[in-house]
Amino acid sequence: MLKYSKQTRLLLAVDCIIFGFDGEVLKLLLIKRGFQPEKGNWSLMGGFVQADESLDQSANRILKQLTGLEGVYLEQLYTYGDPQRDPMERTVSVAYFALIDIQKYQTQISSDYQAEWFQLKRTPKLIFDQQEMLDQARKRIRYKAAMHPILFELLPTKFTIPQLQTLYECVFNTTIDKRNFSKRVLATGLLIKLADKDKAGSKRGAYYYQLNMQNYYAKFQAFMNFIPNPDTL
Amino acid sequence: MLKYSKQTRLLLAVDCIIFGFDGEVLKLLLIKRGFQPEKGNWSLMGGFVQADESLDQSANRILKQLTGLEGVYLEQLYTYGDPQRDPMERTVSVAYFALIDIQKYQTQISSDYQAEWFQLKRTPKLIFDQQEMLDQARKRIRYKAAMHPILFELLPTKFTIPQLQTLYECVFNTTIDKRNFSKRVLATGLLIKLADKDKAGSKRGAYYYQLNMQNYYAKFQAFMNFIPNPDTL
DNA sequence: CCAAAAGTGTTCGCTCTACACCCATGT
DNA sequence: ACATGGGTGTAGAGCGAACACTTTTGG
Repeated sequence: MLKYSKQTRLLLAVDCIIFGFDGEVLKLLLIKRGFQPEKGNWSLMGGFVQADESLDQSANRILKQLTGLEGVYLEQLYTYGDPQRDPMERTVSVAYFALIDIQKYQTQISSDYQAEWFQLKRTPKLIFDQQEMLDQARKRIRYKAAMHPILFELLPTKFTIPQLQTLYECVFNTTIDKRNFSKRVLATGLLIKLADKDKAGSKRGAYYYQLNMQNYYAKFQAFMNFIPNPDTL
Repeated sequence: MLKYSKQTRLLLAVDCIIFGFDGEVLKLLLIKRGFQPEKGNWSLMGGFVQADESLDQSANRILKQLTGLEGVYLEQLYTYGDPQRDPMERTVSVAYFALIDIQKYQTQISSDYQAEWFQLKRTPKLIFDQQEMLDQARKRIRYKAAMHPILFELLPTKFTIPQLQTLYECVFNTTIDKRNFSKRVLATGLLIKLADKDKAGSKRGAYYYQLNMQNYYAKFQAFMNFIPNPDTL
């Protein structure tokens, strides 16, 4: 087979920015890097793209290696290609972010990597340009969550409205009036009220809800305030 | 220097989706591909990332090669890495989209590439996965233009409100009431009314406006309808 | 019985939308 | 004089924001 001769070939990596929510604060899953350079320092989970896999496959493989999870919400964020970003050898990195239900995270698998959850407000120094990746991931999540219901990916199947509100307050670093909040989320038609309650957070207990998946997929694309009647492409 | 041995290295390309607006319709700048495979077929302008350049530098270089323009609005869109996307050899491509003032496009430079502007509604078949890139670029532009004033990048320094409205109508494929439109854009405080008029479009003539750059940069980040008082990160 | 969190409705202001007429001028 | 596109104001509806009290129950 003919090739594109004389062109530079380079290393391509995937790094995963893995977010979780424990009911109180947003968290980030980091590992201790196992090889040089920066061996032993806190890092995003990553790996090199293999010859026969797509970028999405690569990201899913890397995520599963660390967490044991499949079918997770995973979205390509941005590609970082500064020639100096890795001092060892030029490596271009495609960053993905993942939103996972922290309760599903399987500890035993991660022990290989000495992984730990960090509060987003107390993350350690990261290697290379990974702090930039993290900042951009947070921006993207806000941007997207402002119009699309992605934050449900961080919650268990059954969740309460106060939990959901805390999550939004974390992500946007603000406080929201609970009456307005519950009106709004209920008005979307995305939630189904269940019969039982979560008694962990209070004596009275808060009703559990789950997603109405039909409406969820149907409304996922609904945004566009500025322009009346656009076609959706 | 130590290296990451045993890892696959691969080709990395940048492809540019170049949009322009002629006052009537949105257009896309394509070239005739100059080498195999798919030689002679319509393609986005692209090139390989060189050993010593960042991705942004690469995209700017490629855009300048074709159009002669620098300082253009250029944004990384997405990275495409299916192992089969280029039949010759595995090539991962980082797509960028550009918004240019079509009047500034310099014909003589592009003659090397047999470039042509196509109406967005009448684009030819594109090579590889470039149709997907184009579709995604259009989506991104809508998404972003719904909240950020990026479409001004497609207009000359001096433009009229009817021109601006036509542009929005093209991008969102809809029609907008002109009274409401002009109220809205004027309310942003982004426009400065000039003394002279454009007499090309009508006998009466339409006032020229230009961007108020202070307000432009200040308001560029203003969106976020869903959440009150977020901090902007 | 008291503390702590859950749940719920109304009012007000503002923004978005719908809608129609006059203006300027080149032919 | 008329045809063409430019420019402007208002009224009504719907949405988002502010705001306080009652309920439940474990301790």
